[in-house]
Formats: sequence, C-alpha cells, structure tokens
Amino acid sequence: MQLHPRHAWTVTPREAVSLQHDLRGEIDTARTLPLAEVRLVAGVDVSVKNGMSRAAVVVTRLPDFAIVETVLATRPTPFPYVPGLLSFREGPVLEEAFSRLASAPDVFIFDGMGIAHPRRIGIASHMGLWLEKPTIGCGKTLLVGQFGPLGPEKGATAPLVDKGETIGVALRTRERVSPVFISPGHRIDLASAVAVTLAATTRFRLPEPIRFAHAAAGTL
DNA sequence: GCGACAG
DNA sequence: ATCTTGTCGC
Repeated sequence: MQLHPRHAWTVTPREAVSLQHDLRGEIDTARTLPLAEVRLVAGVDVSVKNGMSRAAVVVTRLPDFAIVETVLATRPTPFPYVPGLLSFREGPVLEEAFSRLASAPDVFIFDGMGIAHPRRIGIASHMGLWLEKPTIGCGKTLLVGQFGPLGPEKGATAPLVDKGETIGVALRTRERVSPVFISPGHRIDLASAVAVTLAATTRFRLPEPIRFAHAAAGTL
C-alpha cells in the first residue's frame, strides 16, 4: 500500500527526539471510527534476534477473524532499544512490510504505545503518519502515566493519566488478567480505539490480530 | 541526584 | 524483545 515517509531512519538518539517533537503536532486523536466501518483489522508486531528484526503484519476480517493477508519482512536491527525511541528501532522493517501490503486495512493495532508516550508519539502514532490510516497502540506494560483501580470484568477501564493529561486507558480484556494499555495512534479517538480493541479480542488477553502477528513474526 | 523506562 | 524450569489452571 501507499506510504507517506516523513524522514530518514538513519539518525542519532538526539535527532530522533528532535524529530518526535517536530511530528507530534500532526497526530490526530480526535477522529471517531464507527465500528460499522471496521471490517479489516491488521495486527503489527516485530521480533528481534541476533541483530535481525522480523516484522509481521496480519490482516484479519471481522467478525470471524479470517486471515486475509500476512506480510513478513526481515532486516538488520538498525537502532538500540531506548525507552521512548522504539519506532526508530522497528520503523525500518515495518516500513518495508507495509509497503508490500496488498489489502487495505481499516485500522492497524500495534504492539506498543500510541500517544501514551513521553512526547505523545509512540510507535503506533509515528507509523500512523506513514500509513495515514487509523492506528491503535496496545501495550502490555506501562511506559508513562498512572492509573487507578479498575473493575474485574472484561471491558473495565481506568483512565491513564500523565502530567494531568488523559493519554489512554488501562483496559481489562479478560477477567482476572492484568490490563493492557490502549492509546490512540493516529486518525482515531480514544473511545473508538477501545471499541475496536474489544471488538478484536475474544478469549485471550491480547487482540486476535496481535496474537496472529506475534506468532507470524516468530522467534527468528 | 534518584528512580522509571513500550519492545 | 530475549534468556530459561517448573508449575498452576482450563
């Protein structure tokens, strides 16, 4: 599919932070995405091993989660893991995978954060600019922010707040399991991001598209 | 200065 | 993320 690269990936950590400040203002988290308009949901994940990174994008069709397309891409890992700069580590290999997508997903769910990030531009938001399509951040652990108690039932949420700003929610996707952290990536609002995530989740903690992508990326 | 820190 | 054994539970 058509991509919209905004800058080269070969940068220093300092330049990476500068780019995040330049791009954060372009992230749109005010757009509603009606569930009725969501048919194709893509799961995105990356595995790393021995200096190589493998990206997997698995496109599923609701409501049965039939797999429509799977794209794999492998490249040398270009950047170290630095909290807050994950997109500069996984962006290059994801860019290649996205460029080879034949289908047109209505929304992409990432393994990582959207705006629930120190500079409000986690990997789901950053790659959302490349895709110019709705993206959602679905993290398993917290990067920034605090949240209070949430109900024990599936679907329970608690606001994720950082510096007085609501940047996402802690969402329980299954009874008795720790919550996942949902935040808008780009071109979607928080309420829609939560609705889509729940619509994409069945009996497991993580959304089906993400589970499929994780399995497809393998251990390398 | 100290602690926190997606994947 | 990846490195690792056994173990609790459906």
